[in-house]
Amino acid sequence: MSMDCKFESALEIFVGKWKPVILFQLFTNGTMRFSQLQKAIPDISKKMLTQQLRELEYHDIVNRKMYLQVPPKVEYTLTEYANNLEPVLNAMWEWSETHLKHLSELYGEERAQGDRT
Amino acid sequence: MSMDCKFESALEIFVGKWKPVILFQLFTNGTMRFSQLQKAIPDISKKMLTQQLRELEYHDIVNRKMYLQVPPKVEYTLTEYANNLEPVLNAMWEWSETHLKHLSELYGEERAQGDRT
DNA sequence: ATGCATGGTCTCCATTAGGTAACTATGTTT
DNA sequence: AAACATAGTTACCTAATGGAGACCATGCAT
Repeated sequence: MSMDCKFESALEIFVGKWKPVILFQLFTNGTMRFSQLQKAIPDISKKMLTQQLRELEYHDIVNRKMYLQVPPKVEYTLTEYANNLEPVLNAMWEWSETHLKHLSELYGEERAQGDRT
Repeated sequence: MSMDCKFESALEIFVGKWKPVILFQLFTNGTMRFSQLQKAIPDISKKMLTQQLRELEYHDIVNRKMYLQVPPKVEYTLTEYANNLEPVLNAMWEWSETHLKHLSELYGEERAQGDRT
């Protein structure tokens, strides 16, 4: 196993199209229900959300708490181990801010403002 | 464009299977030739390496310098703009160290030592 | 009786990712 | 004359990703 491979396999756990976004939501909002995550991340499908959450759960990044009631209620929280990811998520967030600024410098302010948050 | 979408599209630029590994190499070694990158990342195919480098170049993360000689010589360097990614790469690296420790705690030392670097 | 709400699962399908191997150019070495 | 070296490109094929939409359970409100 090369150094790169170690690096790579450690990254596998949270990189990908959706995992950083899900983690960012949980870091920001704390405990969230499935439907809250869906609303917060409108473009993700149920299937993907479930799948990504299961993988994060498997890797001890998120915690799943089911309440036995009808209609069902499930809450997701970050585990203690997930705290190790905070610096990465923060750095990613900073990067995305910087990058957006970079883009608006390149393509002009009006366009950047046109993209509402 | 939602906040998540901004975040996501900023991430696009450097997440993926290979980009963090390539960037890590360039941060560590400075200027590298194509063949050096290939040797440093043995599992990547020429096609992928070329493709990822082109994308990074397109996004102003790496710089490509061709020397007109035979056999050809091409050098890749990080751009100034790429410095903004350093904190992310560092945080990722820290995370991967932490994660490896986590794994060896879970599965025992002898196994972790068996995986040579 | 009907419909709604939640947190899913399942199947089908299209797109994308990514690997292999052959091919290119051409000056230098054997 | 043939082979080597570098930095690719191209065609082809398979595997993985990921979206849409139907379906499920069931207690409560209408």
